[in-house]
Amino acid sequence: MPKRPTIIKVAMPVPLDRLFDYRLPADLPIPDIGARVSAQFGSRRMTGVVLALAENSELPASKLKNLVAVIDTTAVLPTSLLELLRWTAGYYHYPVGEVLAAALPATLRSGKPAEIETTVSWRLTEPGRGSDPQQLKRAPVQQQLLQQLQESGEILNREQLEELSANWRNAMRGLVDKGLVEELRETVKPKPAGEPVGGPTLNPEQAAAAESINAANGYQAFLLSGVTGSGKTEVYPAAIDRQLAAGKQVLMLVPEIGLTPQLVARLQQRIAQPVLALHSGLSDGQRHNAWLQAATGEPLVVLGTRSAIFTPLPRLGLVIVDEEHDRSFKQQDGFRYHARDIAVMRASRERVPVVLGSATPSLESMHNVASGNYSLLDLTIRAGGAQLPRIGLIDMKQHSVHDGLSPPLVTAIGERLDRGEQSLLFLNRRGYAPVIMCRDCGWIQHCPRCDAHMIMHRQKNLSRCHHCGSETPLPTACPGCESTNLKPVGEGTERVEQALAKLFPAARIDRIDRDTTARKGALEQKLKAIHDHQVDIVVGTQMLSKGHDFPMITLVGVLNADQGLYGVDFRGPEHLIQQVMQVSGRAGRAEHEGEVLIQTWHPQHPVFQALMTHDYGQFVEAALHERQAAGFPPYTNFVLLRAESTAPVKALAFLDQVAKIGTGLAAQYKGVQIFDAISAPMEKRAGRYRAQLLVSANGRGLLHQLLNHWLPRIENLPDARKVRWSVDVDPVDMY
DNA sequence: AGCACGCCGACT
DNA sequence: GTCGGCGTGCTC
Repeated sequence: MPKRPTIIKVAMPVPLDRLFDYRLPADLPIPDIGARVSAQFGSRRMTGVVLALAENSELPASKLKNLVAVIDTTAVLPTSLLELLRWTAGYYHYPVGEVLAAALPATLRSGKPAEIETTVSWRLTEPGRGSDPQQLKRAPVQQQLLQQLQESGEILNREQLEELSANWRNAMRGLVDKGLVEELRETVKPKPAGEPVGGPTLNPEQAAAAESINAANGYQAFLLSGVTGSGKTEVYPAAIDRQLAAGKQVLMLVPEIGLTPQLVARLQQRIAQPVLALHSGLSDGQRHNAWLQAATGEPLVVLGTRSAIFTPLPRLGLVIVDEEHDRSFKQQDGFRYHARDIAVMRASRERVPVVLGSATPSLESMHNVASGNYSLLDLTIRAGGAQLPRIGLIDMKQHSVHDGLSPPLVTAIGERLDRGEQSLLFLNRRGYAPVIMCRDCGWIQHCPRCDAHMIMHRQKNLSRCHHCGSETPLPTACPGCESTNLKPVGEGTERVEQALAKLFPAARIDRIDRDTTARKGALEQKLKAIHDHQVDIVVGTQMLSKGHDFPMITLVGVLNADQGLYGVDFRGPEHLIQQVMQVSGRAGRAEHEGEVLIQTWHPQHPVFQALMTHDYGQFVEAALHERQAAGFPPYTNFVLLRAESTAPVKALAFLDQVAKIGTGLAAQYKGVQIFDAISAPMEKRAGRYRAQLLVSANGRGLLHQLLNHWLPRIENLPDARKVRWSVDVDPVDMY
């Protein structure tokens, strides 16, 4: 008989990339790998995850503590998921304990039992519905509860009752005994009632795409691409159904803003099994239950944003990442993982197909197609016979422009109004004006905490920094020369909205950006208004470009198309073309032909030439060539080391030391290049001075080996505790 | 990251 | 005389 393991190696939720040994006292059961344990860690008690069992420890017995408790009888993290998480921790060079903590719902992180919580609520019965509360005069609490139930839609849960009366429990029992109320116990999300609704019949292309996915045997990666309106999303239910019918589970990731209730409802309509939506709006309890329900292995779909990639799915059959080019799949702080990349790795490890969908795929994915790693499923037919919109460029050099609107664009909007059609204006800049300037001395209002201008918000009557959120009242006089001749320069959505109101006084104009949709449900409400043609002209930021179709919009105007084109980020052109194509896709579905007018100072730029001909492939080919020539991803692999400090130069000086150590090590790693540490493009942000150090490599293997030697040396630098620093593997932006 | 321990300034 | 500032060291 094997000896009872006495040492348990535990990953703790602390930023220390090692395991901690604990003794297993005789009165505790032997935990599974992947089970949670409770342990004293320093002066605190914490919940950790068991990663290994051993018979002895390297540490002297005096340092070992006993485990306090074994929380789970079986692993909360299935083996395959646990292994994926360990791989992820290694790949992103982030401490395992923190990676595991990030994967667990808050309830399990804090040590709650891994059991689905039944939520109890109370509902009126048929007699209860017709009963007159006055009959319960002698039991005032019962009377009150009955009345509340009748008024508030016949059903109340524990929290609602708690608010009504401290003494509701006894009274409720009374009502149940009288047969007026019944207790409901909801455990898991039930299968939807009613038969799933069939979608439109797939066209031959869509059917062939679904067939290819369904024919995959084991791991295979697909890039499902096709112009907006080609019905990419019709392919998913067909592939999902096949998996569910075989008793498998499906994981579908969507961008953060894309997870609207409508999307969930639409998918649920088509599918006979539960669709669990995982998004930031869930309560801890809802997340807890959904996570555990997925872990049971029953056939269902998990539909979620970035973090849903870590949902346990023991019977995973298919992974889908919709809008795979979207940058919200990359976490931008702390544990900087890329959910799309992990999705591909997860599918590969679990030997299931993965589908990446996008009308404007990332260059990384296009490169994977070219190199044979992904199979391309290309949809070329626009559903319903709709035409692609006409694209026109407006050369800003040829026109005098007022409030950001060129005469040809104004004319085009006027034509739409005359015909009773809608226009959409895309401007990726909130507020009234991005600059507030003194006309007499040239002073510009800067953010005190960032290297940035303050943005004028006229409606709220204040200036705001879009990088750190600091606010001041709108300046009335120049602090330098005391002139009151202050002028807003440039335009944001607010100014354009106002200018349109002047130009078209009779038009119904609405604005969609973070300022006008902060209230919960406001975005949905506005989108519905557009859909119902309550609005003639919409002005908005990129919020508009995601996932909503407006058949009555026949004109899309792109106002400041050049933004980011010649910027510091080498992905600028890629993001620009994706954004313009996505927003163009909103125009002219079905019977109405659409037109897109792009205002630019650089009409000859290849991005616009590709847009004119709807030739994304042409752009990709040219852009990939450029990336290759420049030694940029996807032909090389980037890691960005970042640092920030409250005092100027400290972060940069720290990264200089880091670079020195790295350069010494890198001699042994061929093809790894360490650049000089530089100040970040916007050095000061929210009061912190930031610097960065770029590392590029021809292969991942050597790069990770280097980091494995390098990072511990960085941690040991005395200054490592005086600055904030982090590692960003495969950074998506460089500032 | 927390949290404790530790050694120097303005207060009941 | 103490409360508390944040430097530095550790967590099985």
